[in-house]
Amino acid sequence: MNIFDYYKNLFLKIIKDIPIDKSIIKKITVETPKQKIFGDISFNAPLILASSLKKQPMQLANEIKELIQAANNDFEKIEVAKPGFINFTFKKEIFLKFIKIIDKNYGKPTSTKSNKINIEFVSANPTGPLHVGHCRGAIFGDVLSNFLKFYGHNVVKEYYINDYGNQIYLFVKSVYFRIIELQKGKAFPEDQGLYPGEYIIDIAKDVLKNIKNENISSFDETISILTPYAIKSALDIIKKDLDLMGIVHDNFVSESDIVNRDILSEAIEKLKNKGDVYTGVLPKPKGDAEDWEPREQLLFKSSKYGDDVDRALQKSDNTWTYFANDVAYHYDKLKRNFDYYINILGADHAGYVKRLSSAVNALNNNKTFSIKLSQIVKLYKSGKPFRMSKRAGDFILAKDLIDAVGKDSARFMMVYRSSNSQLDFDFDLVTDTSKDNPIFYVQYACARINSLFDKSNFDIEKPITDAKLENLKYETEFNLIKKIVEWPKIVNLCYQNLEVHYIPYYLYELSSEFHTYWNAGKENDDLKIIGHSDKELINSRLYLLQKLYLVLTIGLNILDVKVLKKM
RNA sequence: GCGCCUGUAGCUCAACUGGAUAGAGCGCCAGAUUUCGGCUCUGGAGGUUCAGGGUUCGACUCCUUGCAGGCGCGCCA
Repeated sequence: MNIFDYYKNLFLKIIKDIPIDKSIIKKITVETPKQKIFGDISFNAPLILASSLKKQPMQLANEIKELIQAANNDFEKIEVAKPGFINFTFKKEIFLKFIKIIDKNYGKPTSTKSNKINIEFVSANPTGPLHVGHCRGAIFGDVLSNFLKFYGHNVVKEYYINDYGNQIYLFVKSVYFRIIELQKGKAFPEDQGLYPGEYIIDIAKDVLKNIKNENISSFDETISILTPYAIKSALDIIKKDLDLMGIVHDNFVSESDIVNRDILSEAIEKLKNKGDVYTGVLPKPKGDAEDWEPREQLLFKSSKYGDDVDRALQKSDNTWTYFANDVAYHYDKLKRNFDYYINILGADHAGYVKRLSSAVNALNNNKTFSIKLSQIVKLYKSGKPFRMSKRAGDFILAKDLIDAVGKDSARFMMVYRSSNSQLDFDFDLVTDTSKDNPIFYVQYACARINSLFDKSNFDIEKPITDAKLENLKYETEFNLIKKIVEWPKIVNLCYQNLEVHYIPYYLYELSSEFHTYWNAGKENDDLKIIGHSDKELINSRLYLLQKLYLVLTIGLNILDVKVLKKM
């Protein structure tokens, strides 16, 4: 149960005689007021309804207040506040009831139907290890998937392997020359635009081990033998990197497989039938375009769907572009019939968003496709931009990051900010054991709660059933309860925005309320949670903390960050 | 040149999608403080939300014109 929805529905029922236009009904909300002095919940209906009823918001608020006051008995105080809010303060015994309903599904909506959701993320080229730039999108995608599962949906995490085309050709060529270097000592060519990273040597060794007896002669003769092994080797490295972050995809889709199955001709056919494909000449691009000449080629009319210009499907030599294969891939994805599609792209692919969503819109009219961009991460150590590794050119490897700070810290921090703001990632901070480190602060709260249970010989896993909640009466206790009650609201926020940074934020705030509660015992012996002999009071307080612990656990599980029992 | 993202306290970021006095953490200032679990606690000061214009009862949020930063921009992937 979500108390905000519960009271919204209750209030709407009470004021059912007031005519409400259906289009504005969802703008009416029950919220936590911004400030504590405004009470526990507030209702904005007078503000929303005033104009259509041609009444003053304050006057309407007073009328609605009277109606609710007459019909409901849950509140100690109901007040109208300028510009037209109605603020409610619960009777304490009502508030305490909200705590009782908390279980492992707390916050999960009960009415939502379960949808099949496809979420594509990472999809890094299988040409080498993941670097830090991939981490954020990877973790964001994984946490968002966990969240959507918690919300009640059926989620498939998908990875699109770009194992086709020129980049792969260059990659395999690089592996080939590393093999030649290993076998014959011939220096690796620096001038052919090949992959210079030393990890290619590891891949070369791995490939050699697997193909064993194959005779490595010229590149043209061995390319078809080397390619699958080289891709597999690179993909294994990527999967290991993902595993370090705690990420496992459900489905890997290969571009060359899409090509082999000739999905493209079916997709093009469909676009042709809609009149979205034509042969034409693209306008000259702005900026640097020295060697550009006008050419006739097959184009997709993406401008019809909001893109700036139409996009090429075929190159001048009649082979397909990368984009064309991506159209085919998405066509295949759409045919697999999910209710909802999410793509997570790195910020450097922002320019690709319009043409991709144009293609999806052309292939499928219902609007169930969202693209999320994950912004870049800047690494810092001791306040300075930080480089960790000279391997792989300038890239800092994902593995190095996880090795340095641990999976939990990386996961927590990577989703601590909204996905479309840039993020500063400070190595010192995330490994710090002080309250300045939010991960530590949240996990410390879990450990402290466990310790209180151990000291009192209670099992934290075993629900306390006989607590007398009316023993809870201090402000610090109620502040904690209020924060716990906000959780379903956080869940809604995440869902509406497809963002998850609200969760670590909330967990931090929740932990902060707990630490404040705990610290209050230093000043006032009555507030020591267990440091006294009143068994019944200890029972009540541990009951509250057990519920708190459950909420912390739900949140940390969505982040896939460990709940620490001891530190 | 064009497109997308961003611009909020000294710094890093929130702000429930149009609501109340724009909130946290760090930093700064002032006090308190040896153990329920040590890696502190309580309070305070900090703002013309980049600038101008518009929409309305009401704007950080929407529209518009600029400015600044980031990313991207041909048949690469």
